[in-house]
Amino acid sequence: MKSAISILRQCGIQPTPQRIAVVESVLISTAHPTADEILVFARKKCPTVSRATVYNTLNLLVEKRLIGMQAIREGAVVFDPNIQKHHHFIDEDTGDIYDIPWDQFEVRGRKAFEDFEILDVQVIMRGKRRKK
Amino acid sequence: MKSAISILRQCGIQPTPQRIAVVESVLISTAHPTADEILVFARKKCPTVSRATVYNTLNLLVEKRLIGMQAIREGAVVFDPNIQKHHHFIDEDTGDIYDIPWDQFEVRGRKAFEDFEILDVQVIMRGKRRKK
DNA sequence: CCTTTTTTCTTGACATCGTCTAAACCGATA
DNA sequence: TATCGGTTTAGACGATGTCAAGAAAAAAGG
Ligand SMILES: [Mn+2]
Ligand SMILES: [Mn+2]
Ligand SMILES: [Zn+2]
Ligand SMILES: [Zn+2]
Repeated sequence: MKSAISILRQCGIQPTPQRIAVVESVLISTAHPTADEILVFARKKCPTVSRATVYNTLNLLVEKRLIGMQAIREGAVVFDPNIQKHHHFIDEDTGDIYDIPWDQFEVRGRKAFEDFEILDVQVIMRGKRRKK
Repeated sequence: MKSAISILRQCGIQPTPQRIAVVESVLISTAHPTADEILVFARKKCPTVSRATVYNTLNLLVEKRLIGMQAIREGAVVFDPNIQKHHHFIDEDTGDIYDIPWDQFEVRGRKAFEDFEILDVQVIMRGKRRKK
């Protein structure tokens, strides 16, 4: 795992304590945290970091394609440290979002899309996680 | 097209001028309106209808499965008069959402889902509408 | 070092979304 | 008219996300 500092430098973003805290918070996550969850986590490393700085940094990281942003849940966008193509399953009871590997589905278009230029595709599933 | 009054009665919802205005506004739409867009439209038929009543009525209609609710866009949930299974294309420039017929895609799972009970599936595409 | 300039950060204000509550309203009934 | 249940309304509220204006920090230059 590369360090947060080197990741930021590599993208031409100046590393600061606040940005490092945000990067570490979002990249370490294996879930799909909201901005507010990242704020709480980042404050453990850098207690003074503000809401606006968290949003600014997350938007920067999305622009540089270091993380993804998914608008697939009510209420708040979530950020996604997994930038590989993949699908999502959303637990309607808990709101938890699970990554589904890309090759778990075969998605075949039966007709060509003439009017739309598709930049991103994913399968979204909603349901309940089975109690085990 | 059945009348709004009979649709409401059939679901055991008491028809009122406000509810009729909301039902007509959302069912006539061919797009994916937000609650606020429905509010503006409903006020043309019933100028005093309030925000709360629009939300209440829309939530009732979703409960009764007369319309769908899609959380696939940033900022606000959209409501969907099309309750058949279908996919969606989202224009990243305009925010417009287009219905894609269900049989336009073949979605095949390559492995069984053991841990998840899938209640809803759809393909979500994002991109740009081609200028014609 | 000291000063100036540029970049970054924080704060607080602001707009929007969606829910909730308490009071007003309204039609039916006695 | 008085009452009663269901409905609507306005406003308050909390959460999300953006923005502008300074404060702070870093860089540049002497
Ligand atoms: Mn954004
Ligand atoms: Mn709802
Ligand atoms: Zn993901
Ligand atoms: Zn639709």
